[in-house]
Amino acid sequence: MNELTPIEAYCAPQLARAQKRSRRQVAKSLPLDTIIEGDCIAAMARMPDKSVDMIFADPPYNLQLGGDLLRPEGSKVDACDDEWDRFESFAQYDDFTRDWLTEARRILKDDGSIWVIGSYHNIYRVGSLLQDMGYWLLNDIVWRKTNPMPNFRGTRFTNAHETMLWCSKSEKSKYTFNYRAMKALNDDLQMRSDWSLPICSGGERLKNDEGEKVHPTQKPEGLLYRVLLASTKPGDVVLDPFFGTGTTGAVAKRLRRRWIGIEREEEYIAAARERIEMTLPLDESNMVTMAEKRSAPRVAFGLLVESGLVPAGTVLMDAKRRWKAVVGLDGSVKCGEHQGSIHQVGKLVQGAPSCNGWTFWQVEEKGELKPLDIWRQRHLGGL
Amino acid sequence: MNELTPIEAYCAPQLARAQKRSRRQVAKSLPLDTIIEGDCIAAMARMPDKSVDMIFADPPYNLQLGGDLLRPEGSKVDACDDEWDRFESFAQYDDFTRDWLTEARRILKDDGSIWVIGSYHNIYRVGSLLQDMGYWLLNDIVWRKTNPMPNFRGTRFTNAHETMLWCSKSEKSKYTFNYRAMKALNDDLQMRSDWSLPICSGGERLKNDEGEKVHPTQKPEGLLYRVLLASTKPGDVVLDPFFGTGTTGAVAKRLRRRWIGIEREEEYIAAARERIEMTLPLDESNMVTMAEKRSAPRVAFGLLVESGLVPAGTVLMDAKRRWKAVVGLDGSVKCGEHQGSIHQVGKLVQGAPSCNGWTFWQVEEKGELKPLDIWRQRHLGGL
DNA sequence: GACGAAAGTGAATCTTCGC
DNA sequence: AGCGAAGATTCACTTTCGT
Repeated sequence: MNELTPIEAYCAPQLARAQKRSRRQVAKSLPLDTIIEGDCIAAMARMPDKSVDMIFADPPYNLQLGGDLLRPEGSKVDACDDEWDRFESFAQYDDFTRDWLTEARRILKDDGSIWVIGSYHNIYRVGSLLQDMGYWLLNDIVWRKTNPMPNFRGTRFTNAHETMLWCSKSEKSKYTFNYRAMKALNDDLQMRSDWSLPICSGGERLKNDEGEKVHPTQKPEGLLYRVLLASTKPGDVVLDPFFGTGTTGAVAKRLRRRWIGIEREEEYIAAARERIEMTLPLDESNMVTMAEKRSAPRVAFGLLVESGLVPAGTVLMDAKRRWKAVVGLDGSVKCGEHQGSIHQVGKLVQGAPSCNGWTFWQVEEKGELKPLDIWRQRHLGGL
Repeated sequence: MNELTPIEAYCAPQLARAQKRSRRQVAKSLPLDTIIEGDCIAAMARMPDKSVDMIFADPPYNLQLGGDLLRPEGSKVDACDDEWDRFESFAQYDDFTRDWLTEARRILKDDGSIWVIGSYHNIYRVGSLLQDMGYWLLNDIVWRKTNPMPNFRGTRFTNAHETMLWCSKSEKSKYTFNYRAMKALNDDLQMRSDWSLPICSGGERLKNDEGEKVHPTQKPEGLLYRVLLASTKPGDVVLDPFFGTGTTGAVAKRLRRRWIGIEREEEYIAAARERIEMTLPLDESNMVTMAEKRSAPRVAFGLLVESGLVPAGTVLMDAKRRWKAVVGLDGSVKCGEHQGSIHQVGKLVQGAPSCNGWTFWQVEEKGELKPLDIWRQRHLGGL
């Protein structure tokens, strides 16, 4: 039998209600881990408000370079070359974009986030509309292709990147960003806004029986791996309204996220189903990532004094032994005329705007100075 | 007698012809090689139709900054909070942008081109408006900063790039693109749409008598060097409507292009005048400052995990099988209570001052232990 | 003067919780 | 809602200072 902490006991009744409510609302209307066949605007319209944690969208890039521009209802726009018609095309692309982003916004949770990938043909339309609609741009991420197609005619720079826009639903959203995991993935340096990754080719690229590629713009799994690891938690619901051959679904399944795909083309759907069927989720024991310190429970310094881990009378010093402070019975510390919390006193003696007492103050152990934070870790480990 | 570099040799025949043509046509109406003091919209309004060959614009970014930002050690970030970067809304910023782009379009020659640089705060507004107005997007160029400011709070990806949009006046324009010069500049490989360059600092960064930077956002000359070399011919007229401290003018003079700058702030104008005065044209100038850093992105261990080459869950051992560690989703590894990068954990388990995880950790393959470095080599080979 | 340690800095939409 | 306190957080350079 499990012991409940006071906080857990307090929350338990609400938790049960919320889970039941959540299951009731969502289970019947959210088709988890499946592909919905049809137009994404219509399909999203059938989904409940604020029900998905993250959206990854790879919409048609559109426009003048031979790619078809499709109206929301699916008919094809005739390509025209004169200026008036070009304006018409942009306007129609904008309408289409506004429509699907509106549904996406409605079904996205308030603390959810959205990614949209595109090239220079469409990404400036998308970015501008995202901002107009109240989405809050967090980063624009450059996917730097290590092996792009050259510009055969030598008329421009080799178009060697695509752009992803990452937005929270609003400025105040508490979006998910797994900072430590991203830092770990990049050899202990902050992950930057430019990512170098090869395009999808070789064994990863889906081919049909004739050896032709099934989808013209299949994205590499490495890209989605990073996107999902950065901005979702295990179990989160990820929606891809332009599912194609299901890269988002395959990586989501591998990383134990839930996924929903929407796709119109039967051929893509069939390929995606087979692909995801064959994908295995990672073993739960291998789902380890660097934990965010922010989500660890707070520990009051007084608790360590109370438990005897850092007894009253212990002498604290900063790393350079410029200041010494003594721990009081109540977890306050005293340094000369300053008295207060470890943070307060650290701040005052330095004359700094703020101070994290856990890392500022050190205790001598076997002749070595070690930050107080070590004792906090021991305390957390002992719980 | 001077030896000509390949780039100079390429440009030489055009030089004489272009300079002669340029002097004849333009000299009487355009204030060449000077700075116009005042608002750029009003100043452009006084210039004749179709009179400049290229426009480089570094408009306000509309950063929308909040309060102060402190570094971890407590010092304050010197933010770009100048009055000229404050706009009330996206709509107001769009109006401003549309207004200056309209004048720019009028005075640009039909076969001319325009560059606009920005960050995610403004570039999607600018790109969308450029397209709406009939400009034809040729490339979006990513300036990948080799030494960006970190994200001090760990809240997002490090914002490590800015974007330049390069447009011709219309789809049918015969714009200038010096393909071979760009290829020569890039070790005989096609120049890509992503450029790695350091930010402007050191001796190149203009300081006032108090040692403060004169302009908050001075661009590196290396950036303008590429822009001008790619899209103008010697003798061409280059306009910079947001001249600042005159990087465009300095590089234009060095590359023997004609230039016009428009700037409102007297302090910037004075600094720009002095700077350009001191700049020498091509032959005599010291080309060393143009050296570009072509820092090849290092291989992070996380990349091997992401790509599936060393999947999460893989067991690592040291050569004598004293320690075992397991690879996590984010490329962190875990060995007992230690978790972190391959280097960190290798260091901790040995109690050593440092450790090269690539050679310390081994993976068993066909009964044999092989150092991780082998997988790094395989990855590099596969790129 | 040479060398190493320490301080300074760059277009930045940069926290969260409880009262 | 606004406030105060707790607590989390940096990379690649250049310049300055001390020995």
